[in-house]
Amino acid sequence: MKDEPEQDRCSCSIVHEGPVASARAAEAPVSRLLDLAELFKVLGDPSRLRILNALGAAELCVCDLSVALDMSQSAVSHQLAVLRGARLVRARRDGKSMFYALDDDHVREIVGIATTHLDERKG
Amino acid sequence: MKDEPEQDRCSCSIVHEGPVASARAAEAPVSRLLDLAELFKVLGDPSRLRILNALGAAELCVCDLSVALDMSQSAVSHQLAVLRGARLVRARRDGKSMFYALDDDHVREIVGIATTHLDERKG
DNA sequence: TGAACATATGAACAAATGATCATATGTAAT
DNA sequence: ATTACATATGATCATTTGTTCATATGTTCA
Repeated sequence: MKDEPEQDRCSCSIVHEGPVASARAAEAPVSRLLDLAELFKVLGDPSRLRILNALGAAELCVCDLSVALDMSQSAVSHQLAVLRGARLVRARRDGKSMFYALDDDHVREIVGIATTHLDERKG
Repeated sequence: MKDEPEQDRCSCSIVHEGPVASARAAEAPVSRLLDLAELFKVLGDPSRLRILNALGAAELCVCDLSVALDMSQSAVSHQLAVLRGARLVRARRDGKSMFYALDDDHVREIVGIATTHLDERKG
């Protein structure tokens, strides 16, 4: 993602003007792509996926997650902050504990489809 | 994702045994999580999303993409290699050109749901 | 108020990542 | 074969990322 003048990016002659025009027309807004990439980036980490997976089964506090996933409290907390930033989980305080839960069902859907993709592609 | 003995990961007493047990039971296989994370990681980059988006509109060769997205040929090629590795795009040679296309429709679905998520969460 | 517990956060550091540059591979036409 | 074009790939480097350690914030109870 650099911002340079549009020229000699490629030494070739544009072989297929139609498709290129289509591609340009279909170009999504930059802000939208950045948001999407950010969301996927958040999903693109095993530790965070484990947390999401665990929260898919039950609402859990930081300590629970730490124990269940065998991660340090600090690591869990840091990752929960990231997940919270992406609106993937929501927090609720109850006394000294902070309970986390999936914020909506989109996560399940996305993970479900991604899993299907993996199943079909690999084995 | 560290591999350490399961002990004193957290100084707290396990407040909620039931949920923790559920979480443990629901724990997905590590290999599966790694694959999933890898897939999302690939989707978690604006340049690659732009490429996928463009390919969603039409089959394009490297040069087309380079021009349409104003990226260097090298950058496009590198990212296409990553996308190919994740089985998200497929390549077809025609003469000197290599044509790329989305490998299946899961990408569209995933991006669609993610977009919905963004729409509902942000504005 | 003070002690103990639960969570959050900042600094630091190793590892991973994405772009660029230079160059190699592959294809077609002369 | 040689030249030109299209794409792939290796090396390098600045940036980002995830974990750990240390410490701060917040809550409950004595």
